[in-house]
Amino acid sequence: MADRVPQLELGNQLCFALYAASRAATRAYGPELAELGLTYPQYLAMLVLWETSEPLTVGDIGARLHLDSGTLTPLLKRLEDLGLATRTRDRADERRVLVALTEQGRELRTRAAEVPLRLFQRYGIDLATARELVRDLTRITESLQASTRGGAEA
Amino acid sequence: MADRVPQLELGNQLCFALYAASRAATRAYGPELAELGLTYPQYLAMLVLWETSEPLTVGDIGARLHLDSGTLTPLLKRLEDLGLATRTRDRADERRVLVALTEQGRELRTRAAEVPLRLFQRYGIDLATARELVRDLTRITESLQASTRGGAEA
DNA sequence: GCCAACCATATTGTGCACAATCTAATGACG
DNA sequence: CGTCATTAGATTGTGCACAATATGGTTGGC
Repeated sequence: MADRVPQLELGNQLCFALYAASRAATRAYGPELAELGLTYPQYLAMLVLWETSEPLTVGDIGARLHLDSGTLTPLLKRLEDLGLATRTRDRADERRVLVALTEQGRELRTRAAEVPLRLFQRYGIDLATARELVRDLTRITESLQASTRGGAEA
Repeated sequence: MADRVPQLELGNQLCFALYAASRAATRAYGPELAELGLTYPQYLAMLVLWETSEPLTVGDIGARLHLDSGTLTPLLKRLEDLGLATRTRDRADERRVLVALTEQGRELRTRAAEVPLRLFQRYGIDLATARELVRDLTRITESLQASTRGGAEA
């Protein structure tokens, strides 16, 4: 009964390879980040904030991480509860919410700086391959986004 | 204030490239799969079932997708509600639940067979690159899993 | 000045992921 | 035959993702 349909086999699917690798990476980060009191998506938001240490709007962070307000609003509230960030309405444009690091949030960067290196060693690949992968994956992400936004014109 | 810490920059992080690409792929599959009445993880479970069209235990499917019962139990119940699969206790070992395709579930494979090809065109990469990526990503997944299971021996 | 688009964020609801815990069944062993 | 560690799933609780919608703020056209 198992007539083979090669393009449907799990092992051939790029989407599954991406899905499995992404989840494996998130899981691998888990315990490291738990020591900092962060989840993986929270860590990503902190990465964005650490890059400028200037206040950013929810939209700025979302654009960088490809996440919408439905995901970010509760996540950022948790960062606020943790004392790592503040959320304040922009007085100049009351539609916006400005997210800024607290002193505690800034200080966490020192401890976080060690995490990526420890994780890199677990990937089991060399630096050149990693760089190449980042390049290819970024291209795929952009290509998929362009074709998804573009819609399904016949 | 933004002293650069290169290993913390989003654009350098393989984990983020994976995370963003995986989500972009899932989003790109979304509308295609919605026409079949499936979500992306449900589609993955169907892929596993289509490969053998023999009854599989929840554990079998979980091993293949790297998912645990906490994720699969409700997902498989939804497939059952959709009339695509059945869930029955194994009479030989009452701890197990056997998941089998219904006739409707088997039939869905024909329509699903067209989806991966349409998606591949959106990745914007050639077949050789895709194969190489699948190989590298699978290796990373295995390496991360081995080092995660292995635990944190100093 | 008013209002109709538009914009940024928040809210709601569904469906994953995954850790932790629970329940029930199995099978090894005394 | 009992008991007890092991195993397979289910359940519970937290935290994403994301679609759809709601809310409030801004702005350009008139």
